[in-house]
Amino acid sequence: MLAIGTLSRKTGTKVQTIRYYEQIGLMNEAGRTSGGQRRYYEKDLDRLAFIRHSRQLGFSLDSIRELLELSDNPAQSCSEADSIARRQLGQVEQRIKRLQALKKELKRMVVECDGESVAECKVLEVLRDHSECLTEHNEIGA
Amino acid sequence: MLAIGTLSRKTGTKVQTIRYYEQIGLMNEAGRTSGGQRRYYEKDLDRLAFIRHSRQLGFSLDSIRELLELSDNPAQSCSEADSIARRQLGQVEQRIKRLQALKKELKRMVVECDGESVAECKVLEVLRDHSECLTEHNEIGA
DNA sequence: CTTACAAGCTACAGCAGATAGAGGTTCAAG
DNA sequence: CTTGAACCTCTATCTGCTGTAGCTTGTAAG
Repeated sequence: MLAIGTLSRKTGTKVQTIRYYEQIGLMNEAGRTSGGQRRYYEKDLDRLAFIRHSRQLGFSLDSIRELLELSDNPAQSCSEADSIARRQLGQVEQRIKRLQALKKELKRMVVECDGESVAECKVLEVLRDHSECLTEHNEIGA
Repeated sequence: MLAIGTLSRKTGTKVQTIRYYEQIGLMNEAGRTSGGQRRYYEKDLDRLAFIRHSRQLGFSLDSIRELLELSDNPAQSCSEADSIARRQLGQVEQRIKRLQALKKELKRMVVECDGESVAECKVLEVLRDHSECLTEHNEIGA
């Protein structure tokens, strides 16, 4: 039986995060000692590792929920898992594209700025006037 | 004098978001009609456009706050604006790198999966066992 | 057996950056 | 004057955690 701190160390997950995963139903409710402390089996450790690894690959908690469900029912076709992964891949590719457009624009801003006073600062000028942009970048953030 | 909906339409910003920007002090408090509705000048429209454009380029609201302050004081050297932009550029480049590692891993997962039952699903297998990964991807999410 | 203290517990607040809804008021055109 | 779109405030919600306060439990040493 493993204490929550052991799971934390072995998976690099904060203790609070593990409790949070339990709270939102991603981790099963752990058994308790007579004093009320959580105790885990190896399979719980595996499940947590699965979750963490999926997070590292950028899957949302909702997607992970689906993937875990699939993983729990080994008889099914894996086409659904495949499509979740493909969707994720598509999103990642989209984000890369957008970030590359941003990178280009930022680079141009920075390169063209010569350290003069703010009044002629290219960085601020570009920010003021979208029409100076060469690439499209309409989505906010990433 | 412009109503909030006009600013909204002209900048592609939700009305609530404009009010939110006012609330957090990014937009100045707008003047009001006798009935209490916000009315804006052209300069407010410019400021909002600046904010939106900066957001599209991935700047945080905090960075935008700094940039706006610099923009409001045209006599200063622009080296600070430049360094904010460079920092942002660095972050974007980092994210691109990480996303490309994720993309590679996801692609491998998806390609190697042949649509058999979940029991042999490559996608799920990789998620279960991090050691199968070829690239490093320790940061969560993006 | 006692004591020390690390590690556990619950409950709640807060982060970014908005977005949505309820329930009510104002503006402007016809 | 009436209609109804647009405005108002206030509060809650989202994602994915993280941090804090204040208390209890488990365990190893003395």
